[in-house]
Amino acid sequence: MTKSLHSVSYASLLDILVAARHHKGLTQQVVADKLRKPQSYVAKIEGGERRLDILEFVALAKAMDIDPMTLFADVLRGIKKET
Amino acid sequence: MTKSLHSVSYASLLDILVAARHHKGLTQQVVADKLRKPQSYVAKIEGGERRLDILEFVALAKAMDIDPMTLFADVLRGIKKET
DNA sequence: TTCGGATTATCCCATAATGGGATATAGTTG
DNA sequence: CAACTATATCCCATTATGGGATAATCCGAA
Repeated sequence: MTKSLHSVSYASLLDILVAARHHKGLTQQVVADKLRKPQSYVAKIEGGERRLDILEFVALAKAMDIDPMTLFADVLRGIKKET
Repeated sequence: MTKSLHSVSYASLLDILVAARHHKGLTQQVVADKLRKPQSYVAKIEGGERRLDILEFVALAKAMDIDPMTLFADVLRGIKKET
């Protein structure tokens, strides 16, 4: 684990993303396929190895069959709790 | 204008960010100051020269005194219209 | 129109982030 | 342990970013 997150909030964001995927019972591979990206793409995002921009966030939510707005709300709640 | 946007949706996102700032009557410098970043940081974001991750998006919204959720909703509407 | 200040866009380029196939690890199940 | 399945890492050529300096635009006043 050589990787360090950008911030506490960022860690919270990642936790939420992973939890959401697990909640849906999806694997990184399945999500990656929907996004037409390699599994390492999802792994890196969830591991804080790669950042997500807004549109990618929306795409990721959709790939997980989650409403972007709902996921964003979760993220906001998460980062408020931390920090 | 050597720069090309990543996608149509991205252009829409940028339009929304700029419009929001103008609506609030703020300059890039003022927003940048609140974020403790140079003016070029904001200029690059708005020019599609630099991408915004989720947390930066939230920070930017707050710097413009806009509710992140509201701004995100605007973005979602914007990218649906396009594409 | 022209001038000058305010605002925004570009330059430069060393440094850091990313893409993605291959491979190593960790986790599960029998 | 064996055999899978799922996730994390490697590697490293490409591409993106940081930010001070400077150029280019905008815009209202005279």
